[in-house]
Amino acid sequence: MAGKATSFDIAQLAGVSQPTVSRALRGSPTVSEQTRLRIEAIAKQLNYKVDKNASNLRLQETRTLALLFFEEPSPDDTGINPFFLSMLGSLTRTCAQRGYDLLISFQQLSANWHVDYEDSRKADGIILLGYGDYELYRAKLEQLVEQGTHFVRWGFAQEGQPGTTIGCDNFRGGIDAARHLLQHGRRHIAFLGDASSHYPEFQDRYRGLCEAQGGEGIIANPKLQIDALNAQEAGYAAAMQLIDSKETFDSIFAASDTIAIGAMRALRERGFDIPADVAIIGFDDIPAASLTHPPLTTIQQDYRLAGEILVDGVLKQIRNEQAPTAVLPAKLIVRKSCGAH
Amino acid sequence: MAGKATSFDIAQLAGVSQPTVSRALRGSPTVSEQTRLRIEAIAKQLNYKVDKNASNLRLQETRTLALLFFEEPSPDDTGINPFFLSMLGSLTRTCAQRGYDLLISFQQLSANWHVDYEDSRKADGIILLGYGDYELYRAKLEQLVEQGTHFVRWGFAQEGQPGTTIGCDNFRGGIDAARHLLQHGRRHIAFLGDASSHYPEFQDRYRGLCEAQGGEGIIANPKLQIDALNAQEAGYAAAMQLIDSKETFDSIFAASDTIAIGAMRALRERGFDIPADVAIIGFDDIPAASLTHPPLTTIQQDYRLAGEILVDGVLKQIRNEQAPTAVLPAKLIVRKSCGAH
DNA sequence: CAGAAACCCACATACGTATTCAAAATATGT
DNA sequence: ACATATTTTGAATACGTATGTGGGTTTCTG
Repeated sequence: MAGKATSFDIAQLAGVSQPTVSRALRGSPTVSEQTRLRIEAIAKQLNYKVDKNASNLRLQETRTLALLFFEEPSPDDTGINPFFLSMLGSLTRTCAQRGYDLLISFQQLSANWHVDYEDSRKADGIILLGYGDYELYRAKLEQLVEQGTHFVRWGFAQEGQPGTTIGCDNFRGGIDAARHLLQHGRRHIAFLGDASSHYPEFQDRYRGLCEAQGGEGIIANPKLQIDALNAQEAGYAAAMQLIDSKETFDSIFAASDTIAIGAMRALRERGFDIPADVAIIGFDDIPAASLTHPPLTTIQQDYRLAGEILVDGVLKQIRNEQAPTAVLPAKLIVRKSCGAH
Repeated sequence: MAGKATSFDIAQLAGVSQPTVSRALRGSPTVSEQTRLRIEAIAKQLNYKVDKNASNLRLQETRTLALLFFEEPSPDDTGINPFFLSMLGSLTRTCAQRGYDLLISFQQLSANWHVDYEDSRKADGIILLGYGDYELYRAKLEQLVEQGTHFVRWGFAQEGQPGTTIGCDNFRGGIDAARHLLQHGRRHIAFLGDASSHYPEFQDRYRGLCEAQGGEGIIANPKLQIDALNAQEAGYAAAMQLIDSKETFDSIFAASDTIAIGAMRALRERGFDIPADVAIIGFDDIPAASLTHPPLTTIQQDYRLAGEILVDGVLKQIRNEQAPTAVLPAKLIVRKSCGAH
């Protein structure tokens, strides 16, 4: 037999018509038990697999989700945020459980991905992952909504946003992080991370910090907030800038673990003891957080749950159900970088 | 207009036939400049995208590669080997550069993935990634070859294997690791990692160790080889077993960084100083290796190059070219866990 | 100005599957 | 035995694209 077997080949061997083969293999009750078994046997013997392209074309669905992954600054693969990699694992598994394939694609936020995947029928829905300038994002999200694309975004969640967004409670997480530092006697908390509205996640974490400080009657010193994108190098540079500023600080709240790890390196180089001189807390709980010296206290995002909710959210949209924007809890993970125990 | 635009819709608006639209958009020279521009304008305006399913069906190709990812023991996502995650980044990018999509799927080695992806025409070729019992593997690889499936495997590379395999030079890497330890005066080198033929990568690394020791007239003590799968917990347990065995050892060659990290934890708990009491070297150079305390000296596998070669290997097969089995160099990365400097 | 060449384009068709509709085969009831 | 209900199958068709083939028009050449 030349090439792969088709349903026609099976039909011929079974002495039935092609439609009967199709029906038999999809388990239609209108085909008799006897012929179904015969057809199944032949299909198995020929190693027959339904041609997904033909099937998708006919059914007008792909049973595939597309994962679009954004990275803002560095186009090299060293910089993939470990938290997103963890999420990727969860997404993949959830998709598999739900019987969907996952198409993965790295994108520049600036590219015109927003018209690509579902329109070209490569996928039934889209999951968007990645930090990035929200202003750049917003217009494209609106276009997606307008086009009726099924999509769910991970990130900053807020009422009135276009589409469905799943995010963690960054504000609450910020409060918890700050309280932990405050409880250990720190009063001069620096924040490393962009606090502009372009990075709403980081901004919310910072707002949580300010809120918690306010509860203790502390007014946040704006000079202790230093912009940093989500990368070790940025954390290192920001910490250096902080040290050189000569402002008084006894602790650091890093907007992400990656930033925290870079900052720890800077602190160590400048001879600060962690946590005696400077306590530090991160955000995300990436796998590496438990390996730093000292192990990094941080705020954990539940990537496992997040992955499930994201996938199920898109699937709901595909079934034309509502998929509400949701906020997941964040959880303090106490290790040793803040002087606990 | 109901639903997505098709080439017929464009044809009607442009006052031409559907085939002309198809040809125009594919840049066929048989369609006049003038009409091509007209068609392109309309297509853009309607946000038209070629339906991939229909296109694939017609062309009998998908321009998609499938990445099958195996994990042997733990079916939870905490255990994804960071090295493979790095590789994933490289694979994704290379695919994108080559104009291919990447379908990703986690599999159990035992499942019957070997008849699924290309047969169902979800992908033009397959990349296999993951450690695992090679014996389980082999039969399925042979079946893939027999079916004429286009695939490339990452792992243990050796002549006479079914299909194309890309791997790093584990033997050479093992020698380099051992020499580094020997050069720093270590004479009792323990090896943590399964050295059975079921895990040929680890076995080769162990063989390299023995070879290097032989060059110095040292006969390897088999009691210093302790089985460990590729996980932190396994590394921890193996190191504990080593310590409790009361055998003399002054250094550890861990078959992977993950194992090394687990072993370092065990050593620290039992009060060993690294590297003064015990030097330790890993394998892979995962991102976390530079974060351990002390930073882990290790053997680097070039995941970036590996990803490119894997993708290009499959693409060659798809074009019916030879894709030779290849061995990539491994590189010693000196940090501080062996007492260098 | 006739004939040839060059250029555009439309018609028909194939890719492999899934479903609608109608027909054939079988079973059921009187 | 005949009509009717029921089960099982086949013929026709659509999904949207890409391409081989041939027809019509224009331009060029002698």
